[in-house]
Amino acid sequence: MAYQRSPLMEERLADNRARIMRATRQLIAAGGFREVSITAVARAVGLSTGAIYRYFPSKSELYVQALVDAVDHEVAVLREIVDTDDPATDRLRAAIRSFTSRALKGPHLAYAFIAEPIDAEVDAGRIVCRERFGEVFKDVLRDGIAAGEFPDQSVDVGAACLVGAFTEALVRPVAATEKTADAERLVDAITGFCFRAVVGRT
Amino acid sequence: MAYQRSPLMEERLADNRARIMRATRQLIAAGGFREVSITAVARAVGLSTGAIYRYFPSKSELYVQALVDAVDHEVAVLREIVDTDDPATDRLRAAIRSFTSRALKGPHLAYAFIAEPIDAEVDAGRIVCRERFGEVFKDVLRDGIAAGEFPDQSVDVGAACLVGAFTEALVRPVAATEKTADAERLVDAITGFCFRAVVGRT
DNA sequence: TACTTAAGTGAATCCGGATTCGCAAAACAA
DNA sequence: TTGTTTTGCGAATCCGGATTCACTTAAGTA
Repeated sequence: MAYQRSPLMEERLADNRARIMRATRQLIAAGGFREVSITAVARAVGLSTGAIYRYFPSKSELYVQALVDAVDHEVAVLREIVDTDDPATDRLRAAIRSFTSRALKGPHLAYAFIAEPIDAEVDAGRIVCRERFGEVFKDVLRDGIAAGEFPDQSVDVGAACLVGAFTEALVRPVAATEKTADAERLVDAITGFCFRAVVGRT
Repeated sequence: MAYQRSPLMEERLADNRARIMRATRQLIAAGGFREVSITAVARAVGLSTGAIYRYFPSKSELYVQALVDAVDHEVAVLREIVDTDDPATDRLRAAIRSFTSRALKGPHLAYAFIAEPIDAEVDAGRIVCRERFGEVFKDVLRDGIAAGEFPDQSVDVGAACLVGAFTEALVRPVAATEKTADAERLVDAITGFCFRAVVGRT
């Protein structure tokens, strides 16, 4: 009879896969895509380089997977905030705040996922992901404009500017030294900036 | 007697150097740092790969030089606008407008120079350059806050957000198809966004 | 237990592109 | 013109890291 994986084996494989993903994320967080060599991932997981290729066909694919996974999660978090009946103004503020403070906890990771260019394949995956973030903000913008809470403005450009402002302001301090105490203030400042930009008042 | 370059030779060398720089910029504009292989530069200039190394010790160095040169120029343009006695509000709007519309003419170039990460050496050079852009905007922000034209806000974060918003909003459309007609509208939208963010009103 | 298929290994291979280096040509000094 | 130094050449080399593959080990089947 044909070979068939036992549930136990099945589980072990799934576990390995998950561990590979986790290691990838951690390596990215430690120093961006540059740190993610298949060898490094393999070492971190305790497998051989060859084994990694049993789980992912290429490095790019592995990276895109990690990207999609992480973004899925982040978008879900944002959706939670955005898809309510509160005034758009409140939702916007909360969404910005959430996004920035979360990103600030893993700036390298955020940067790598949002901005760091690697190759065509990964870039393609990333464009999709960026747009998914953008969509969330676009929704709020549309609502706010429709409700007369925000001045009329380009929803597309607004969303892009928001994401851009986040990332730059978040990534920049990576180079400099920053203390945790400053983090809160940074989030405040970014939120303020973006809020004013959209709402047109303080 | 020791060898000494004739003025003619001197000129030819300087010219070669300049042409190498120009070719580098053009290649970056065509497709980012990825396009800049020493071989490609050499071919574009009509020299051999080896000859390039007579002018620049390494690829990174070449890139940093191109970066610094271009930024020098852009900062000068901005300074022209910013260092006047007009109200900060006007200067800010003009600076944003200038920056974005200029960048829009070479989005790949702008992106590569401002954001595309390559290696540690280049990154270091870029951080300096980003900050030089930031400084220009910080000056306006400070002036405006001091004059009571802008609400109180973090000058550092504001500058970072501005640059971030620019780049994201400018770079994003690179992927999509864009017509020249849209460019003007894009600049308007970005300017509006950033202006509201800083000034706190439409 | 004996056999078949999948999972895991890691050294060898491949690949793209930067960098080097021995040599040729051109520019300068005498 | 001869000797010296610099500039230019470009094939050969070097390098880092992805990918492969012949082989070993473990799991599943009968």
